[in-house]
Amino acid sequence: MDISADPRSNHLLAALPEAEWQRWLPQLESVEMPLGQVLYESGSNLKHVYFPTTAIVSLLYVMENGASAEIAVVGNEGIVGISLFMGGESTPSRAVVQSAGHGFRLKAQATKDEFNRSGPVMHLLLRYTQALITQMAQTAVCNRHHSLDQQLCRWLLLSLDRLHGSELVMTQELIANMLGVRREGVTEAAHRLQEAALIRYARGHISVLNRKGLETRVCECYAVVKKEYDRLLPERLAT
Amino acid sequence: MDISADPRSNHLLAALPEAEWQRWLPQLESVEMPLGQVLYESGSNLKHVYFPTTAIVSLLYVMENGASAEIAVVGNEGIVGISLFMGGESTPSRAVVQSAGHGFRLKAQATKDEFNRSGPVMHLLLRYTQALITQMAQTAVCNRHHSLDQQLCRWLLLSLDRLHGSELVMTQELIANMLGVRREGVTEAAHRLQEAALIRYARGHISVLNRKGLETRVCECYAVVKKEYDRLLPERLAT
DNA sequence: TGCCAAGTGTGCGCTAGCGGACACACATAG
DNA sequence: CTATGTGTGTCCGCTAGCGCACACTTGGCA
Repeated sequence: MDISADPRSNHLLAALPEAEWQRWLPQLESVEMPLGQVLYESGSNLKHVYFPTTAIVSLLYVMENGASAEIAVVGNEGIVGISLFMGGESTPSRAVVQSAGHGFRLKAQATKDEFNRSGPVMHLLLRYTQALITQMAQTAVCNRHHSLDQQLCRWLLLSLDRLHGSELVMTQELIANMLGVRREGVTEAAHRLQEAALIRYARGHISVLNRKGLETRVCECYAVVKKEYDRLLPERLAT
Repeated sequence: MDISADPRSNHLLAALPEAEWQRWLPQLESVEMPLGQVLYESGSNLKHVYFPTTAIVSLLYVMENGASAEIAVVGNEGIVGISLFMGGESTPSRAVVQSAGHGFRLKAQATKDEFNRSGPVMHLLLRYTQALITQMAQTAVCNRHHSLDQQLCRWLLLSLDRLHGSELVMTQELIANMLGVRREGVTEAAHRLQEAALIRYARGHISVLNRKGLETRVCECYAVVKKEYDRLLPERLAT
């Protein structure tokens, strides 16, 4: 089976107990998620939550002057639209598909109903939310203290973890938008990584050649986040 | 009554429905919160959650090399220790009293029990958590894009909102730790604010003379966060 | 086949903030 | 009323990243 077409490629859906899974399956709507698609806008009320399988979604804040910064990234390990069940219905940030792929979505009301059963679904979603919080916090720290090179490594590794394979379809311009830096800065940083034979890139395609190498260059932020995701969302969830 | 000794000086406690309030009151333990006190460490399991009344608490991440950065700040509008009810029991960050004062605390198990009743308490805490998430996200954005001057204004305003009066007991050294910048940088920025007659400071005391002035200098981040807190946690909560 | 546009490379001056060093100033304890 | 330490002011050179300008490359389309 094509992994993108299997809802259980998403770790949260995969972690559902059998009863919940049976209830959800007919309500899950399969969706294509093309590059650049906006899942929700700043301040808009959410109509669905999304469970990516092969797609990757960026949560980013766009400033008044148009500059932007990524706050967190969500892939097959998570869910897009936590504000629905947290109670706010909207957030000041925007969710954009950063890497095209596939996913599933669930209607807003259904999501809230399921959450409000206060069972394993709720606890699963809250644990995921805490992991997401850690990612946001660490993004703040990283933005403060680490070099563009290190941040690029972090970003590549975060993407890699959410991807099948080692090829990213991603221009330097887009990466710059995510990181909230200049395109030229990304060009230079990427050049350095290529010289070190850690990656190879060409016109919107980045191949990671040496993942270990990236891991030696990245700042501690990546490991902190990764460890917290593993701790909060182990592969075999005691559901 | 001294506001610091009234649990209902904390907005979350004040928003509790009567039944919950009656149940909680005997369990709330009044605590002094001296400057620098560590409420919880990175990775440690929480024993209590804290509801500040006059104290202000910083959530900050301390890096391997000792440098630090504030992730969010919690005062009488909130609660310290959300990871308890989110399910993780701990976080990679540390909670430190940034401004001495008073507060109340509740035992870990009691907190979880109350949360798991899945009633108004749960929804209140989740809404607060979403507001906190917004603050973290905006901290990340601000760290990326805004000048030290603007960040100092934001920090002063955030503190002011959680304080009674316009006098902060706070050295520039401490502010630098929170913002994750050099002490000298804070000195210079503070100097500029003083020259503009917005603040006056002397040996660990900062008086805000012109709040409006700060608001004109601050970046948009402050308003975004403030607006989201007001939206998610209105004074009169429909509990 | 030639052209265009998207993607990348490079250079240049500029600024904010860093890191370190040190001088001063005031508050409190002795 | 002096000594000490904590808090603040200032100067230095240095670097990362910005903003801008523009050239080059390559894939896809006419």
